Amino acid sequence: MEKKAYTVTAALPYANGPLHLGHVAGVYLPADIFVRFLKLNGHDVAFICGSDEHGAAITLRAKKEGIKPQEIVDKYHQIIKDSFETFQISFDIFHRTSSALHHEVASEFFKKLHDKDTFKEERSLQYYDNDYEQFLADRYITGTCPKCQYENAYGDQCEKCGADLSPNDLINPISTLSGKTPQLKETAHWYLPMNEHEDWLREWIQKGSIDEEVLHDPKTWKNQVIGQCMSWINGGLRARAMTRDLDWGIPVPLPNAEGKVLYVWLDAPIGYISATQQWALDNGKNWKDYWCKEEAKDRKLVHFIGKDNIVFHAIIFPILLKAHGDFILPENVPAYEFLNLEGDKFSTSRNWAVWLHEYLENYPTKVDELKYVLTSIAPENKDSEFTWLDFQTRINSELADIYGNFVNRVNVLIHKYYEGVIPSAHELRTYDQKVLSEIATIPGKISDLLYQYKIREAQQEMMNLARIGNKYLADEEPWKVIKNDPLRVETILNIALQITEKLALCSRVFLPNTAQLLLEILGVNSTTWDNTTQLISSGNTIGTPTILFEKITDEWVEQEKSKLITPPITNAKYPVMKELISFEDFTKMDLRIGHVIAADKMENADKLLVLKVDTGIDERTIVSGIAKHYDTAAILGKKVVVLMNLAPRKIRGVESHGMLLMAENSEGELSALVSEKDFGAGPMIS
RNA sequence: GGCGAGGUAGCUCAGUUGGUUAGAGCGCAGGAUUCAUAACCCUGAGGCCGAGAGUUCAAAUCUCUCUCUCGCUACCA
Repeated sequence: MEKKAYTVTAALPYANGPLHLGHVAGVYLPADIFVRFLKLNGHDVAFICGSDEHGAAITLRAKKEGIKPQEIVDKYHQIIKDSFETFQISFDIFHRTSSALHHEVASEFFKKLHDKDTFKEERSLQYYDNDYEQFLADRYITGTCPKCQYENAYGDQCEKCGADLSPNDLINPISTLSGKTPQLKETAHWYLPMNEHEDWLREWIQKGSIDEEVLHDPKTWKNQVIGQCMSWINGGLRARAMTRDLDWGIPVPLPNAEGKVLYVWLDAPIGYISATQQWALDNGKNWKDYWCKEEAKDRKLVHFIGKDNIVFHAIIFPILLKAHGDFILPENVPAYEFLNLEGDKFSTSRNWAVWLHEYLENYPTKVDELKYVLTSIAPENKDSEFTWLDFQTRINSELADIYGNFVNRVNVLIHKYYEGVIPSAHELRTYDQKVLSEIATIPGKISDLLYQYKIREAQQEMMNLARIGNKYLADEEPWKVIKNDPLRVETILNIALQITEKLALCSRVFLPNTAQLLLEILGVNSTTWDNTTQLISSGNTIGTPTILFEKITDEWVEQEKSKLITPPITNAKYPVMKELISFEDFTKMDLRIGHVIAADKMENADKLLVLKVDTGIDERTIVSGIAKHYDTAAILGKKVVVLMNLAPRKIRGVESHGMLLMAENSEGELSALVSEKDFGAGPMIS
């Protein structure tokens, strides 16, 4: 029986920070379990991953820390790679997008698409930094957010109000390179006209076919994935720029494209392909067997991802693959939801996280324990939550009490009665046969579930083996029977060992270390998933009993929780001081006390208030992005600090003349600056 | 603001095409037991299935409105 071959990818982690448990639970662990299972079950699988090392966020960070992007990327690539290895995620290769091979592959890919007229070149005006002689990527421009007046909004997004911006929206744009005002200059970029692909995408997403050729069953895709894709398609796809002005990344392989690189979202998924090529080179394989239509016709391509990059894997990358022409399309894109931590979102910037590499450093022997917990709470259909208390409970009262304890009691009994020699089974009773046939169905159940990406339930089935075992012992009571029917006890314990054996075999997917240890104790070896015959043989001696899982103490839980409650003090709480300015610069600002005499909510806006302010010299309208923090009643009547001579700006159709000054804490809360003494409206501030 | 996905026992989650008293694990209470990591086994209590309205003989399941959470996105379905 020929089994389908698979190419499985896991989302490339971005190399500007270490991995936390959210990443692991929502992508890498499910993918690893799936792949371990496929390999045991006789499928030919390539499991591909690597670090994503380009993009503006890395260059910005490098600049901030005064080092080269390559240094950042090298550092985190190593940390991530090491923690995957220690955590035993079984990638066939963990590659990187800054490698020479990837540059070559991605350039070729882009060139081929360009030759096939997949892209449209468009000219537009973009900000250019004269001092540094380069066009500025969105994130290299800061300025005042037109929506909330936040002064350090980036060209692509305001981090305070969350608004997505384009650089031309910013008031008073500043280049982060030179600190000067950039100039608009004409430039060219290559766009992917996604709208031209709507028809086949619609059929492909909804029916799983292209030109009526069936490629996959859409029923096996998650609601969230299909829903979001259809939302995009029905909304009308727009052209998206596939190139960026940046000096870090893969240079656009065309003439007259100096200073331009491939958009990181074009570059990264090609990383799956280049990584496969590297792996093929290292292992004497032909990479085309894993990706190309001709050679990999019946192979299934599966992308494990988090829900935040559904559209890239289910729309944009498939468009690129199809446009290129040589490649197969994904058979499924299992997207996982997010894991929360102790009631809050994981956050790298707030350091609200459990870092994988730190966990592994502190508890190097507790790999399977963490895998068990994360699998139990894998965010398959909705966001789920990790707490240390839950971690403790799951390990203590499930892994240790049910699984570990069962294995231990069987071992102890066999050593006690037979000095570790496996006894033979004699006459089987109905109950024995019932138990044996029940455990025989479990590998099949697990495999059905795993093919549907239901890893939580699959792991539950593994645990059921231990439950069946515990119940079997309780029902048969060998410690009583031994007194008057020793022969019967041999049968009972033989069957108990068969249950243990099944448990060990099924554990290979979820708890690889434990499984290996257990199989060694049993003296059993198997390279296939489902064994119809038993592997233990009577007469052999099993290893000495060991405690498989120690209990997690309350102190552990307290210690880990306290690490979260008092995050390490970093100076990253507030941004570093801005560049020095002269006194003349300061005096350019016209600041006065204004009296808020009217306040209304802006319609169709979450964050905007339309204020009427008496400034002593006039009454003016100011649109202020403070509605999240001040309702109209709270701001009305306040004497506030007003920046008077800010260039007027239309915000949602209302012209705003100036802005209110606000203090903002690290949580993003706003507090209006008010005059301590009531001088009325109008006093100048200096 | 728009779109998508969620809101089910104290906790973490299942609930197939609408159909008998809504499920599991953990936690909790009571009982039984001692081979075992105070473990295991049995029994039980606990849910107006986010709120409201509608369709239907029948709705956690379909429709509408509202609300909260997460994600995507932004003068736009």
